[in-house]
Amino acid sequence: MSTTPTVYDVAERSGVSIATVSRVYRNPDSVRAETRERVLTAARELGYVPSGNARGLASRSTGILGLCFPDYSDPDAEAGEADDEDAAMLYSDQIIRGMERAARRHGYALLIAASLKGGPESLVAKVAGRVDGFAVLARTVPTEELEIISRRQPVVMLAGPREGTDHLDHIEVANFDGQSELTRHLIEDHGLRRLAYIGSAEESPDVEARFRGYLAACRAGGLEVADEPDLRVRMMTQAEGAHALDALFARHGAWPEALVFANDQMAVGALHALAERGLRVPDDVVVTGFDGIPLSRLVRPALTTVRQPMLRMGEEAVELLVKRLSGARDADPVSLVLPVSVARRGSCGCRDGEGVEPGVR
Amino acid sequence: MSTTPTVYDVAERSGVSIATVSRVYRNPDSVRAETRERVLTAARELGYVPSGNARGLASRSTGILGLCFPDYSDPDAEAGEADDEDAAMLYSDQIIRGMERAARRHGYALLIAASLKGGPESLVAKVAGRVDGFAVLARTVPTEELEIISRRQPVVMLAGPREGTDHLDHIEVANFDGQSELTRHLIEDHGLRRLAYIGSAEESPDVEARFRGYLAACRAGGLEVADEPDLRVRMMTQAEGAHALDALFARHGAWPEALVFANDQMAVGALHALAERGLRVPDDVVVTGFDGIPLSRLVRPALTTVRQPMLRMGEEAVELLVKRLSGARDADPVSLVLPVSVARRGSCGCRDGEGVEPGVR
DNA sequence: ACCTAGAATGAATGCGCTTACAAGCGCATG
DNA sequence: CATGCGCTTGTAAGCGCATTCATTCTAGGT
Repeated sequence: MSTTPTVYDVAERSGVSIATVSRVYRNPDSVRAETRERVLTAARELGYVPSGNARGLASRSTGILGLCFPDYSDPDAEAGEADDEDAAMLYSDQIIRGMERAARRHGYALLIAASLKGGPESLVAKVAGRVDGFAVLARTVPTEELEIISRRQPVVMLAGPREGTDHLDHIEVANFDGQSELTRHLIEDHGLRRLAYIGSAEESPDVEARFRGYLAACRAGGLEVADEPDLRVRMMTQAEGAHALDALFARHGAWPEALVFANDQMAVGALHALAERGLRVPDDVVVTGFDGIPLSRLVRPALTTVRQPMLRMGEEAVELLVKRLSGARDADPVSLVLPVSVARRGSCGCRDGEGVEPGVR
Repeated sequence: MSTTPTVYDVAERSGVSIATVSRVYRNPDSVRAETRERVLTAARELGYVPSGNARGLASRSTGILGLCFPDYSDPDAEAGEADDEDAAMLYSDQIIRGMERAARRHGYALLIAASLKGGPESLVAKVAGRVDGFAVLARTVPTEELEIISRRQPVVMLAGPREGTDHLDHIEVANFDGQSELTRHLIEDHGLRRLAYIGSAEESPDVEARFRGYLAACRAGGLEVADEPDLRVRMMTQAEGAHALDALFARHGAWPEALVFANDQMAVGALHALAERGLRVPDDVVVTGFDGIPLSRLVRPALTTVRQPMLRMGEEAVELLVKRLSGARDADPVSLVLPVSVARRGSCGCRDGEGVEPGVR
C-alpha cells in the first residue's frame, strides 16, 4: 500500500528531528518525557515499525543468533505428508529448542537455516551476514570457511571436536565413552559376542569417536573386531538403516547377535525393517542406537541408546556466543564436552520403561 | 580483529567498482566470467561476507520469514534442568518444524522469537522489522497492532478465526468439530454422563470454539451442562492441569466421570496428579486433551485427544506468506480451516496403541 | 541580572549495499 | 564512415537508522 513510514515521517509528524526519534527507541531516558510521548503517539498513528536492517547497518549488531544445520530430514518422511502425527523430533529440533530457550533468556531471537541443495556457501553467507554470532552443526560447511568467518563474529561448532588448529569454539558430547559403555553393556551384561557396527566413520568426527568407543569396548571384552565399521552408510537416515540390513545380510549371509547403529534414526529404520521380515527384537537380534531422540522411546521395543543432552547443547551454544559477544571476544577457543548416559531399554533385552513416564503404568 | 571487509575492499583488491562486486553476488550472469572470478578470488582472500543488513536495507527485502509466539513453556519444566530426556515437543515446536521445512523449500530462513516478560511491542517490532513476512500465534500480540503491521508486510495469524473486520490471513483448525466429536465419543461410545470441561474460554478463540463444540455434543447427547466451563484456568500448563483437580474436587466434592481438558498439557498434568492420588485412568476417571502433542502418546495411559495438524499449519503459513510476497499482496484475506482427527487412546478406555508404531509390538 | 554546568535537541555523516542511469566498447549495418 | 545495438562496467544516489558534535535550553549559583 502506501510507502512504509520511516523515522523521517515520524520526526516530521511529531515536530522533532530524526535523531530524537531514534533516541526515543534506543535510549528513552535521554529524551524529555513530554517529547517522548509526542513521538510515540506519532509513531503509533503512522504505524511506524523501525527497520531492523537500517538499525543493524548503523549499529553493527542485530540482536540475532543463528543456527545452521545440514538437511537431516528423512526423505521418506518428507514424502509421506501424513506423518504429522508421527512427527518425532530429530536431533536438530532438539538443538533448536535449546537454543531458542537460551536465546530468549538473553534477549536474542534465533535465525535458523538448513542447507538445501544450494551450495553451502550461500547458506552460511546468508546467516553469517545477518546475525551477531551463530552455531553450526558438524559437516554443514567446511571448517576453513568457518575459520574465516569466525575472525569477525563468534562461531560455535556443535558436535565436533576441535580439529588441530582451528580457532572455533566447540561443543561435543562424550561420544567415545557413551558408545563404549553401551557396547560394554551388550557384551558383559547380555553376554553377546557377535556384534556389527553400522555407520560411517567419515560422516563426522562424532561418528568416528563413537566407533572408536565401540572398538575399545569390544577389545576390552576380548572380541576380535575389524578396524572399521562392518558397514558404512552415506546418510544415517531411517531409509539407510533399513537398507543396511540387506547389505549386511548379503555380505555375511547371517545375522550377528547385535546391530550397533551409529545413530537412532538408522536404528529405528532397522527396527521397522526387521519387523517386516518377521524377526523379533531383542530375541532374534539386538539393536541399539545413539542420540536418544524422543522417537527412540516411542518405538516398540523402545530403543536402547546413548542419550545426548541435545537441549543442553543448544543452550550451551548460546551461552558461549553470548559470552563472546559481551567481552571475551578473543579469549582462547573453548572445547566443551558434555556427558552422555546409556538408556537401557527393550531393544537390547533390558526391561522396558524407565520410570519417567507419568501416570499409572 | 581487523575490520571486516566490505564491498569496497573487495572492489579495490580486484580492481573493479563496488557495483560489479555487488553484481557478482546478486546477478552473476551479468558479469563477464573472467571478472567474476577475479572478484570471487579477492573476496575469498579477504574473507568477505556480504552484510545482510546492508543488503536488506538497499533492496528492501530480507529473505527471512518470522514466527512470533507467546511463552508456552511450562514453568516447572523450565525449573527442572534434568528434563532433557523428557523433552517432548510443544505446540510451538511443531509449528516451527513445519515452517522451517516449508521455508527452506522456498529458499527462506526462519526467524523465531518468543515473547518474554518484555512488552509485546518490542517482540513484534523486532521481528517485523527484520523479515519479509511473519506468522503469529494467537494471543501473542494485540490484533490491532498486527493490523497496522500487515499494511506493509504479510502477516498470518495462526490458530485464530478472523475477528470481524481484521484484514489478516488466518489459519485455524476445526476446533469445534474436533471437540464435539471427541465429546460425542465419550457420551455415546463409552456411555459417560457426568463430564467436566476444564479450560478458559477467554484464553483464545480456539479454546472458545472447543468449548462450544463440547457444549453442542453434550446437548446433542441429552446432557445438561452449564453455559461455561466447569473450571477456568489461566495458563493451560501442566501445573495448572494438576492444580485443576484440587479446584474441581473442592467445588464439587466428587469426581465427574470424565475430565475434558482444553489442551494436552493440562491433561498430562492431570494424569500425573491423578496417579499421585492413586486414582486409575480410565477406570476411576476418564481424561482427554486436545492438540495431539507427541507427549500425549508418551504418557501412560496414552492420552485420548484431538490431533491438530500442527506441522501442516506451519507449512501452510509459509505457503500463504510466500504467495503474498510474490504478487498477491492485496488479495482478499484468506481464512484456512484445517481438519483435525480424534485419537482414541487409553485414557478414555479405548485400547492403547494405534498401529502407527514401528517394529513388533 | 548574569554566568555556567548539564540536559535536551538538531545537523550532519556514515553504516555496506542495490540499482537506475550513463558511459565505454566492439561490431554489424546501411 | 556514421549509426546503432548489445554487452560490461562505472557513477552516484539513496535505503533507514545510530551517533558524534555542535547548539540551544534549563536550572542553579552568586
